[in-house]
Amino acid sequence: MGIQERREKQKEALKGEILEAAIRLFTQHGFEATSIRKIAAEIEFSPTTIYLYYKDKLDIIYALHQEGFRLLGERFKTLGMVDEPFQRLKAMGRAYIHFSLEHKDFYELMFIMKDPLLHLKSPDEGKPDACWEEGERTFKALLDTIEACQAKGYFKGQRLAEFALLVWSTVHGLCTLSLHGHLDHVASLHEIEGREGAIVDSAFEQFVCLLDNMR
Amino acid sequence: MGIQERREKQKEALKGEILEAAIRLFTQHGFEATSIRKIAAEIEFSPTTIYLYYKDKLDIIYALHQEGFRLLGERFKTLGMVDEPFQRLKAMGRAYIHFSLEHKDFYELMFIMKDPLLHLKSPDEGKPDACWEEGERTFKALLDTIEACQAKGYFKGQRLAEFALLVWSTVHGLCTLSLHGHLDHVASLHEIEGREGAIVDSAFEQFVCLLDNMR
DNA sequence: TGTTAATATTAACAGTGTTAATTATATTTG
DNA sequence: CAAATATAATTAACACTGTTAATATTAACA
Repeated sequence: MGIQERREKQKEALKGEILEAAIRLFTQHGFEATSIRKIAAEIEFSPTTIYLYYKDKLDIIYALHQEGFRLLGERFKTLGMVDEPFQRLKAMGRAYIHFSLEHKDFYELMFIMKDPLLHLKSPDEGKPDACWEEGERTFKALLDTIEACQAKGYFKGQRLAEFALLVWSTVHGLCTLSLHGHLDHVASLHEIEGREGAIVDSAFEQFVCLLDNMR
Repeated sequence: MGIQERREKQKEALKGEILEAAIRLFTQHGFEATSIRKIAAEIEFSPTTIYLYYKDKLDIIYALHQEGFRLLGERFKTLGMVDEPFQRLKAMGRAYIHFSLEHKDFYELMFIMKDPLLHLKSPDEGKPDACWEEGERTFKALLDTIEACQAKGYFKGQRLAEFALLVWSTVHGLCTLSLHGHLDHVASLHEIEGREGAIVDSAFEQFVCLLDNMR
């Protein structure tokens, strides 16, 4: 059945092309520009053709969502090099923040919009876990690092998972407030020095100092 | 010119009715249900009539935004009663979190969506501050409380405004992660006890302990 | 009462996601 | 090779969205 194999490959190839076009539109012109019709125009196909390869728009959004986690994963991979756990934790935070600033739209899609998560609920209500792997892996890395920090005397007495959530919340909160301009706005009204967009960095450094004192 | 006065009152009255209808749709059926056409149907007017009272949809969204801050403001007013600053800070955090859980859609509109902030940029590029009053007042309350805490020996050595941003970031991060189901999801995978939706509370309490140790 | 100004409406445009019916293109079979 | 059959892609349409221009209705003023 070599011929069916080829057809399946072609099918997958076009599915890939659709996703690439979607990524292109998304990264270059943002979420709004990434409509089914525009994706179709990008690959010079009819809009309805998309539906032969993706169930609906949520399906595409979720694919973009995964691409975003792939990008973030790339950044986190190199952090394995940092041996000292607290140094690694700091590096993770900085990597996370810089990712949010350099890939605003992806960050929005991955951690702010609720659309992609709706996709996780719909396919099989019973198992909404399987798809969220990438995010889970990232959080696992955070957990492990914090646990290693605790082994070195940091954050003593803190319940691991909840503390990790707390750290994530803080950094995520900084990112979202920064992305939506709240940070710069508040900073401009309360004598906080530093160039535009630098507040998130200095606030993070203050957070690091705070953590550093928890020994 | 008593007649013009009456007409202006009528005009304002209808503008109010439109907003009330919008709030009704928004609180009962969420953001998606709050379309210009549905608002118009709600007050039994033509869709285009809306445009005689609100410039565009952003204008309405921003009005909802303000209503949200009015609701939050109500909750915060009672907190003035709490004299001890650290107790007040805790109460503020809890009030903020519970607001986010009880008025999910409003919270989304006020602190997550970027649409309302786009409205602030458009009217007069030079002065994007004037409209953000409500949010500013709320943040001011946080600043004052933290300052009072510092006077009592808490958070020594922390730069006030940046530390306030950090606290806001953490609580805001908790709220958003909770609203979008991340918290419950992660909790279910990492042996965190407690009923659904309780994680945000216990994580906040852990945060409070953390702050309490900063004396 | 006729004129003018304010208000509301209809019709339309340019989009969006999505589905059903139809055409074109391959692949398999007689 | 030609006919029958899957597969793939398309056109047309539906039900929405925000928004604008032109038109009709209503109220105030001379």
